[in-house]
Amino acid sequence: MTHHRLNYVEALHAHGYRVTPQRVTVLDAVCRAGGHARPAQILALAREGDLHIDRSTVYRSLEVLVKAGLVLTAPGESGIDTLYEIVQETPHHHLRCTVCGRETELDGESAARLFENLERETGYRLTGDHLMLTGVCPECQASSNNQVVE
Amino acid sequence: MTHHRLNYVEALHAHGYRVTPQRVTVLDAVCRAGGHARPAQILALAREGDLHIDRSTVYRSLEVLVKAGLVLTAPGESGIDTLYEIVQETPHHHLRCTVCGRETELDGESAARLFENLERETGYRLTGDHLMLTGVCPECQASSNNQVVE
DNA sequence: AGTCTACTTGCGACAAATCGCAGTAATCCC
DNA sequence: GGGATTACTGCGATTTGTCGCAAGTAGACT
Ligand SMILES: [Mn+2]
Ligand SMILES: [Mn+2]
Ligand SMILES: [Zn+2]
Ligand SMILES: [Zn+2]
Repeated sequence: MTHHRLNYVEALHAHGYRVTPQRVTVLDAVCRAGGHARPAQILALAREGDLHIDRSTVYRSLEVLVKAGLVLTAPGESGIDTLYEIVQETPHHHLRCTVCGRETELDGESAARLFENLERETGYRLTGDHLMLTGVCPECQASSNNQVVE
Repeated sequence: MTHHRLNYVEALHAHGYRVTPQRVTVLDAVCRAGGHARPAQILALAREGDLHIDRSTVYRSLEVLVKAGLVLTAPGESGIDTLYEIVQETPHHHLRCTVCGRETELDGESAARLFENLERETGYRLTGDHLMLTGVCPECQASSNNQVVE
């Protein structure tokens, strides 16, 4: 999905933010980055569109775009860096295998049931719809069974 | 739980890491920090124990301690900073209210049941046991119902 | 179109985090 | 205990991220 398909003008205004060329540039950069992208990559892509955009502007734009619900964040592999991603048409989550690093997408539908139960138990209305779950994928489970005797 | 109750020597060795005074100092700092702590706080606490410990050593130690399973990470409120926490006796998760900022703990036991479905569906064995879920707490839902007509 | 106002940008300075490397020390094996 | 091996630390240099402020401009109103 490109950002042309989402009404970013409305989204920004709805949150009291102004629509500036820089913010559009950054939104475009996040789009073009494809999946989960690091700030460095976004900065580089943003400068393809605007040669002189400042680094602090990129960071501040990301913050605004996240608050406006146009961009999602996810923790990187190390757990210490943040990845950015353009919001999808439908919510999704991720499963990351801690052994091989492979990632699987999990559609919002199958997670929805999990959330319902959680909501019943806790009374919270859950809104965070971009989880990064970690575990061991089927393949890695199989290969570790061959090597490790438990 | 203090780190004295967890066998950090074994945990480090099991992962091929050496036990150094600096790592013990950092582990101790994470312990004494109590809940979720920022790197700056951990650095400060670490320097109470070791006046000359270097900043880079603290960061590298945290990385090692996380990999050894002795320390957990969680995304901070902004979604861009990382918080550290000593591993608990029993796994737990967090629910953060995006309105009032209040946080609730969710014990791992009740969450694990909910993950079972997901494990069945995906084949993954889910091991990541320190999620930060976001939503709106019951209190904030109630007060928003009084103010906003839907 | 022109004016006003508040939000936003770019800049410079600063702080936080990362990296390579040379010296140091934890572990292993005798 | 003593010596060899190799991971680890501290340091300096660099990169990445943050902040305050003056200049610029988006949006509102006329
Ligand atoms: Mn994603
Ligand atoms: Mn926690
Ligand atoms: Zn795997
Ligand atoms: Zn609340």
